Amino acid sequence: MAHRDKSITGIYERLSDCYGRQYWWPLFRQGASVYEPVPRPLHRSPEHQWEIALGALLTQNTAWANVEKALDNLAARGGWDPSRLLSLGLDELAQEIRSAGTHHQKARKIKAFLEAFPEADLSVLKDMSLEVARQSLLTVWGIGPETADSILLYALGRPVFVVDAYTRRIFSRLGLIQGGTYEEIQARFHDELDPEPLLFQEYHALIVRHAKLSCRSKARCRDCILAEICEFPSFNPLSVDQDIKKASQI
DNA sequence: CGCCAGGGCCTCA
DNA sequence: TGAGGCCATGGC
Repeated sequence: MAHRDKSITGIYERLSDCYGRQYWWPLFRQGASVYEPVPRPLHRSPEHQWEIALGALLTQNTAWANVEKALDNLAARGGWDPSRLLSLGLDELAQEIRSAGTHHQKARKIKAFLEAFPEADLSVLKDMSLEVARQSLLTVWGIGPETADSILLYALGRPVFVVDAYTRRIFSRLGLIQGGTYEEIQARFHDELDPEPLLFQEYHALIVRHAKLSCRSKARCRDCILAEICEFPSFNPLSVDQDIKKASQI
């Protein structure tokens, strides 16, 4: 009966039961992202914190595979130590992360981050309230709500729910939201879930997983594990999915 | 080919 | 304060 529970908690349980643990945030090791519980405690080392923040900036509106290429290229050229990246010119840095897309902007964002947090040291945020820490991140050029929350949740283990385009797509198709600002949607999750960082981390990762597998831009409703509670588009498990419907219109 | 990808900034009503 | 344009590479 859990798979018919159309609540935020019920949907988490369904996703979690079907997909299992996701082990986010992926760390980049030896040319590949690692989705395994390598020492991956809630409290990350400063190096991991920086890697997560860097990844969060690079992955803005970008497929993770392209971020991997950028990280791989950085690694091949001497790594992504804050000191090295700061020593590069803006255009030089942009070229090294070119494969991540919007690379001139992202180079500027990386520099802005390192100027706001010298040595990528985020420990100054540790003693701040969640709201104040979030605000100080949002002050930095290039850090918006999702990037700020990703850093807070995955690098610092703070209980903030990350809302991304996938969250909007999945939950609007389910019929649980319709529009709304970032903070409004986030509040829905904060209201219903216990503020557990590991829960928030897994939930967001599961949303990304589900959006990539089934709830794509062109929805693949055939094998969707949320089909029985979804309203997209007037969906029921026996109806054809979007691809077939489109093909039969010709 | 066109669309899309783990957004955010800037501009203009 | 909200919608729309812009950034831009790489995979499908």
